[in-house]
Amino acid sequence: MPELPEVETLCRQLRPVIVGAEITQTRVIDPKLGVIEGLQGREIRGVTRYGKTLEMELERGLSLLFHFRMTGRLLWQDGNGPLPHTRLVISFSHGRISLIDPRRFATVTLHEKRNCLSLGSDPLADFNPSHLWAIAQQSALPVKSFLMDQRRIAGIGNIYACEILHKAQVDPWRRADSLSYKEWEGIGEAAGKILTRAIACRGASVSDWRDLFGKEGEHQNYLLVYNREGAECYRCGGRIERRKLNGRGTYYCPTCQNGEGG
DNA sequence: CCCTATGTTCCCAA
DNA sequence: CTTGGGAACATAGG
Repeated sequence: MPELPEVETLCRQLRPVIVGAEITQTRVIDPKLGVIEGLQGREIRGVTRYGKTLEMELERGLSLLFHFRMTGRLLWQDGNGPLPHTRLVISFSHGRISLIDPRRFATVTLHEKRNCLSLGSDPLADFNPSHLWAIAQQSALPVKSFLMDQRRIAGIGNIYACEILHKAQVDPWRRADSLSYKEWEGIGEAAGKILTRAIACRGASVSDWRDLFGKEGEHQNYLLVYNREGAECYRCGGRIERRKLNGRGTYYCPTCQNGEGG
């Protein structure tokens, strides 16, 4: 579920709550997560995001990495009992963080050293057109699959890939190496605007997503194409279609996202 | 029963 | 090596 804006939302909400706080207890409820030990008594030094991965940096070079996959999320609680599908609880003196994950695909791993994730550049940090154009010259993938390839660009998933391509007026099936420099400028600009607004909205709650405090995000109210099959395109009035691309539902407007572009 | 699902990985075929 | 398709993982909802 969580793509870049959702994971960034968790990071920003977690920092004021847990940085500087000490873990008092860790409880692994779903054995599928594996063994997670040695956290007790350690202080949280920082919270960082790498693409869709969230890192809690701990004292003495330990680092806890979360990947939420499809339905994972974190919830801060200072009262009440555990919610259904709680898989892990990390407690502090002033409250606790629960990992909630109905489908159980999320992963939590503990690393001793500096982590070595093989991810591409982060769109928020490095989404300039010359870089995009340069790496696209080596790929014959459809541009949507290219944007979602985490080794090339980290953080964009199915929803935001659809949204960015619609805003940039690019057909998702175009080969990445066939786009002009001008089109990559358009994609970079669209990505910046969409991701920034999605973060300001605390993500898109199209189904399970909730922020750290259990609240829905707002970005689902601004979606241009995702989940809008059969509806009117806001730009040209055409009919939004949904087709599969590499097994993923792909929403687009065949009227204003077509042709070779510039 | 059917289909779908914000992700990743692995196997197999061109 | 590259790309695409399908399955797998596990569960809920329409």
